[in-house]
Amino acid sequence: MEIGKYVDETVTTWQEQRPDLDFAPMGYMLRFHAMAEAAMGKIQMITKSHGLTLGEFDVLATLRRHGATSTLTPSFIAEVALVSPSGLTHRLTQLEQAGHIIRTADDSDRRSSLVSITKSGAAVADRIIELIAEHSAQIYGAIPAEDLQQFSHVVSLVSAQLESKVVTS
Amino acid sequence: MEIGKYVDETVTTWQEQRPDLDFAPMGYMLRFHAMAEAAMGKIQMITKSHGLTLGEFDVLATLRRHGATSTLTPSFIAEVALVSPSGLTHRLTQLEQAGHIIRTADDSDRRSSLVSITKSGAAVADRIIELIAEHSAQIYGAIPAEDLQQFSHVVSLVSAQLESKVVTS
DNA sequence: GGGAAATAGTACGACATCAAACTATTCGAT
DNA sequence: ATCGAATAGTTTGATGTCGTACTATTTCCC
Repeated sequence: MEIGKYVDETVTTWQEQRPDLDFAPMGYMLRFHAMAEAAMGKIQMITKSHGLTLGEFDVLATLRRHGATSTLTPSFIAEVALVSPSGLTHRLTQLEQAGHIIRTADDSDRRSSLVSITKSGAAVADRIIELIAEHSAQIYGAIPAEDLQQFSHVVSLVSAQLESKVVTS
Repeated sequence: MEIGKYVDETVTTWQEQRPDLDFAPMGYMLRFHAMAEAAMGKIQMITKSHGLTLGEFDVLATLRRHGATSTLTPSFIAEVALVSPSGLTHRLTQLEQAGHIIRTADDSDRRSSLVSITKSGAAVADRIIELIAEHSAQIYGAIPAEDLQQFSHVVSLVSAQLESKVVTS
């Protein structure tokens, strides 16, 4: 169970085998990743209990948060949901079969189509986002505000490093 | 590109549609996850450039860091690599075809088998782990030591919260 | 010691995702 | 105005993972 235990073991055994390398930075990365994955895992359990994959919820949420009766194009959704076009087609098909969205033709551009959220789709999205907000609040509400602020600062430093560096093989 | 941009947009649009909820904690969670994923994405590119998936490398690394000539059972590998038995079988098959491991029978328990790393497997694992260490050092090496300490502290706090909470649907 | 229960690993089916190929439509340059 | 290029979305094939079912072996209990 204990999330960080496997990371500790990984770092120490590697350090024994390769004392010429410093594995402390990798440890930071792995622990941070494990934490983030664990949090998202809980979210995934929430969506799953409502019959949706995380990706499907992401699409439904994109529609919902652009207005309770919004209609968006698949292209737009794919961009903000960071999913491939083919992946989006599958998600839309699933959501349509579940009755959460409707696909209609776009008369002004007949290559495209319009995706609109249904009443049931909006209701599910609203319920899930409430649970996610509650879950997030439970986790991060227990962290002192100044700790969180400092932490966010460090994370932004890390992300700045990430965007500036190129991997050399 | 900018990693956090989509998170900002998600949080602000949700906040407009559901002003009754507080999306700041969710924003932390999404941002942290995006950062962690971005870092692991680079690692994945490293393993991919050596012909391995991240999961396959994880198996190979488990073998390597338990000794340059170690032999482990699939059960043990599956546990520390956090992969399902069927998933491990596939990874082992791939690694065996690539010549990085060898599966031999275990005479003392004929249900089981012994997985040993080959010379080429150890060489690949060593090369990849060097790149990962280097990559991690580039990212986290730029962070002041005291910031890193605070960083670790919050990661452990959040991890503890995650382990104590149960999702209620 | 003999048979039920546990264990080790694999096979099979399902699934979410992606990349590449494909179809239909629109845009744009000449 | 027309035809090549770009765009929107779907289809197809491949991949990595998991859960379940299965086989073979070992352990444990009576």
